[in-house]
Amino acid sequence: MAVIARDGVAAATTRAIVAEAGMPLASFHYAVGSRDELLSDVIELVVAGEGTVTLASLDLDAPDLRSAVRATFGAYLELVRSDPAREQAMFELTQHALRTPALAELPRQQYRSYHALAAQLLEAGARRYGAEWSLPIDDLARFVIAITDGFTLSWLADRDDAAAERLLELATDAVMAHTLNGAHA
Amino acid sequence: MAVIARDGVAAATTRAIVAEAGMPLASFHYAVGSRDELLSDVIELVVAGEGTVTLASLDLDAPDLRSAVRATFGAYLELVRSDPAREQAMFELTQHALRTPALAELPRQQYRSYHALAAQLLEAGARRYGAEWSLPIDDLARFVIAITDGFTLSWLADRDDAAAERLLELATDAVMAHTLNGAHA
DNA sequence: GCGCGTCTGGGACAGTTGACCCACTTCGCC
DNA sequence: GGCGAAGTGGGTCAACTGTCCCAGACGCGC
Repeated sequence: MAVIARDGVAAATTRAIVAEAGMPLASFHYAVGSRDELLSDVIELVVAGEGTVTLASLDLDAPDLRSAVRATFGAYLELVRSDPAREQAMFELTQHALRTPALAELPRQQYRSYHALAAQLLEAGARRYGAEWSLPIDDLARFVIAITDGFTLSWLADRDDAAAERLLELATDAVMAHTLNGAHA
Repeated sequence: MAVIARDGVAAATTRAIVAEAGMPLASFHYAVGSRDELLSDVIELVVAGEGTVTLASLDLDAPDLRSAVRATFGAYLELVRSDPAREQAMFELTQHALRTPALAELPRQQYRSYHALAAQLLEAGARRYGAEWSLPIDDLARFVIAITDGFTLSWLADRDDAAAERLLELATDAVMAHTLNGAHA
């Protein structure tokens, strides 16, 4: 993952990987069957990791639901900003998997996992603030993930911090538009 | 572009490209200086093309602004669905450019172009239906592009048509939330 | 101390890649 | 008809890649 984040998936050759890990080249095929097999494992591992990191960012001490939503979006942007290469690597891994027949099933699972994570966050938020979502949680979760991917991509492309912050406000509003009877002062 | 869409950026070797074009390998370096130079040209060309295609999809015969917005989102999704490989190629090209120092400036221009295009569409829509956007057009344009990228990515990953359609409704609502005194029946 | 499974070191292999070269053909224009 | 630029063909080159191989070192349980 260190190699992929630093130099991209294309540069993650067997030699580059073992150099990073400080192990002999022979150990590579001793440990894993092939390069594709390793990439597959990396995706699985890294998707799972993404989940725990983002879950931990849920701020249930915020004064209201809107602040909590906004803070969670903000935490994610901060994550991207603090390690852009890593986030770009995630996109690259997804694209690579889509292109590789043996890995073609992984992106589906990856996004299922993302959507489940978003749904979990939304539910926890609603429960904490006594609010309710006015549409199926899965639809709203997909919306959240789409927006998150979207602002990540645009920030990666132009690194416009101020625009990204304004975008986060819009995203928060868009999500909050689907609350019922919430205590969202 | 044909090669990139079919097999990905990584497979777009000089030999694959000349084979697709039916020209001798020597012609490659005769026509362009290097592979990176060609990729740079491809990105520029393709970004410009994206613009004209999407502009043409603007439906000003819709009964109201909401329908027009919805139809434009729908047309884009249809574009993605009709040629997923092409759209994936766009993402791959962006990622590749971000990784290649010589091309690092391109994604910024690419997204500037996208944002300008969205702003143009939004303005045309508002003018046509006598509505007004309640926030800076550039912010809303960035929001539109982010959502567009987002639903494209999620559809590419899981190919869930029904979920994508529902997502489009949410996206449309989110945009329409920022209209003033519009004739949006 | 011995044996054996675990891991390492160095090397090798065939295949692919971007780039380059140079003699040759083709073709429009004078 | 001939001339010069534009383009072609075939070949070569060094670099790099994934994968495999095998002799040996290491360490741990008996």
